[in-house]
Amino acid sequence: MKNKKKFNLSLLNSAQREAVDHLYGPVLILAGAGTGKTRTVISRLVNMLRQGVAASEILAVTFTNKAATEMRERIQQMIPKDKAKEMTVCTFHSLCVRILRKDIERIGYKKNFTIYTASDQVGLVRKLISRHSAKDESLDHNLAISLISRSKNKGLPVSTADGSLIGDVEKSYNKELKLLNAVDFDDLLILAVKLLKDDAIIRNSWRERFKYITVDEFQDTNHKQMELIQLLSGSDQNVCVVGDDDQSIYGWRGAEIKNILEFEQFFRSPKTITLEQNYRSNQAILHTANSSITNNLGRRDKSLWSEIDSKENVRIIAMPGEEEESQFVVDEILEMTATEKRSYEDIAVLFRMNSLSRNFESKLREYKIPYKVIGGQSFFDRREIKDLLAYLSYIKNEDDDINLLRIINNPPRGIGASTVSLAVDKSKELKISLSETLHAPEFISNLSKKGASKINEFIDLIESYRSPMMADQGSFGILFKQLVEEISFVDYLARICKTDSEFQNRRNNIFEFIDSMKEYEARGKKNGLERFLDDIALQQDRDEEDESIGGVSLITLHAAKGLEFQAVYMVGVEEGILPHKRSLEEGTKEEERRLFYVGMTRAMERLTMSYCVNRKKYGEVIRGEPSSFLEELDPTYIDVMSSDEAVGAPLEDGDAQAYFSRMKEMLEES
DNA sequence: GTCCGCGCCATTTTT
DNA sequence: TGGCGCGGAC
Repeated sequence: MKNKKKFNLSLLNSAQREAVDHLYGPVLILAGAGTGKTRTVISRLVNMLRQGVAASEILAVTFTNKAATEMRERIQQMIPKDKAKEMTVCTFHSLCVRILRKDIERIGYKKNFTIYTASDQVGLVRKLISRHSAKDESLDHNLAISLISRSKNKGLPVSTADGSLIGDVEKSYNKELKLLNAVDFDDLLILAVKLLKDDAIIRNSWRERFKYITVDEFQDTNHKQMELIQLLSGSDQNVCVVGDDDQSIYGWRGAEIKNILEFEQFFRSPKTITLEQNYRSNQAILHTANSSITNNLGRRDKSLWSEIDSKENVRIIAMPGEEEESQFVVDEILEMTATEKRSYEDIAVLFRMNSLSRNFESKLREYKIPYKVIGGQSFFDRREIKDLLAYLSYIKNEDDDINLLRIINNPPRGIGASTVSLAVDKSKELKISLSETLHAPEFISNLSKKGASKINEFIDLIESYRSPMMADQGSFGILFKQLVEEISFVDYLARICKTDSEFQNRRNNIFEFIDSMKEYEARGKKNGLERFLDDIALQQDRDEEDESIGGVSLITLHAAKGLEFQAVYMVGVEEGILPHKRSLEEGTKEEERRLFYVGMTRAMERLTMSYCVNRKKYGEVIRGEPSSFLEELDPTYIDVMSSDEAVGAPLEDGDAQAYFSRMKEMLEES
């Protein structure tokens, strides 16, 4: 056997080991920040195999593709690859896609359904809002989407008032999706749950398949995800959930912290194991973070501890303004990398809002320090890619009128707006899809000879690619490349791009996209095109380069969960920003405190928090107050200082200061 | 269509 | 301050 890491239980502490050994029945592993959660989960999965569980009976569910990939890779390091491959390690959504692709017909959808992404959703909802709204009415599409989503998940309509705009939009949104043979992200879960609930045979076959279920980041599960887990776990209830209620920061997206707080309500007499030894942060950081999170009332009791000595205290620094704040951080980065042999990758700047990153980006650029912004525009949201994806989606799912509309005259092929709206009207009249309408004699006969021939050319174009691409024979990547050439898409781009560099850029994106198709099919899966499209929809892929390129990380507190850095700068720790003003109005201060806690616990060796006394907001200077969270902290391992003091002070300086008075003083001085 | 300019608004965003 | 959506003009 080549170089597999040894499966070695002695590397685990006693709580971790207990978790690894406890394989049967419901288990809740409360894994505090930095307590070796992933390692414990992996060891537990490997232990199952050693105990004779078949790999194919194991399901491990995560939230992100990244987490799933990481878990898969780490498992492969410990056990033979072919065996590891039999394990199902995937996200909630891809699990649901699998379930639905198999049996969705049972609940009245077609098998080749399309997955609508967030941006597809926006397109549809905006269309519906403009269709339904009267002249003086308006509705923010983002608001509409979140209301619709919330109500879908609850199973109740948004509005009880008949004829309200949001009610109309909601109704037609759901109706339209179904007609388009499309499902959104919420539907994936809702429909999978429905399917398993309604059909005992299907339910049992999945229960039979997955006898051991592990769920990662359990604090982030919503109601439907909990239901799904319950449905999948048969009478054995071999369900292991792993999470940390103190890091539940997605309540605003529907995560139910009560799934973890009241786990006993959902699964009978579970075994609860708490991992409390932290291997990441030093004592100063951990003690300080603990002193914050204990202010939360709704949490499971736990107290993390660390054996790692601290060389320095946590610093809280009052900055006169944003300029000084970013200057200070950049100066320290320069110093740290020069004198302490830290590299840029070891350092992160954390903030509550993306808008706070701007100062740091420009300052870092100014000093030519490499940096990466984590979480950005998705590759697949770029227009040229969306256009090409629309072709693929329509080729795969002919009911997808939205994507048909997107491509029917794009690039322009003489099918003008009037022809299209004629088709749309006719399709409503005949109650058939737009695609069918294009073939319908009732429609064609109304067109001019030229118009009719353009439509027929378009139909022929799509059909000539549809059958070979769907037949899964030959390369859909090569076929698609032909299609892109046939419609002269690149020439079209050249025409619409304003600058040459824009054109180069977009053209490269297209080539990259086609290459990724070829790469995908080189991995040789069945139903290649369909799975390719599923994967894209489920992978709001960040620029992958972000991961590999080095540099200081600029990152929101939300996106920082799960990461760690030697030195962390939490900036803009001001009342109104963290906790955010909106959250105070909405009564979700505890979630903000968890966010604050997540931020602090990212730091391994050095934690610096700063706030600005003066901050520019919407163009004018506003006075900033330190966050009330700072006042809650235990001062034992904290140095409070002004930016001037911080510049001169050796970093390991550390008398406990008269904390509150000091903080006040600082405010008055500036 | 598409381009420009005005006015409005302002967290977080795993799939 | 800056980004975006909408509406009027071409």
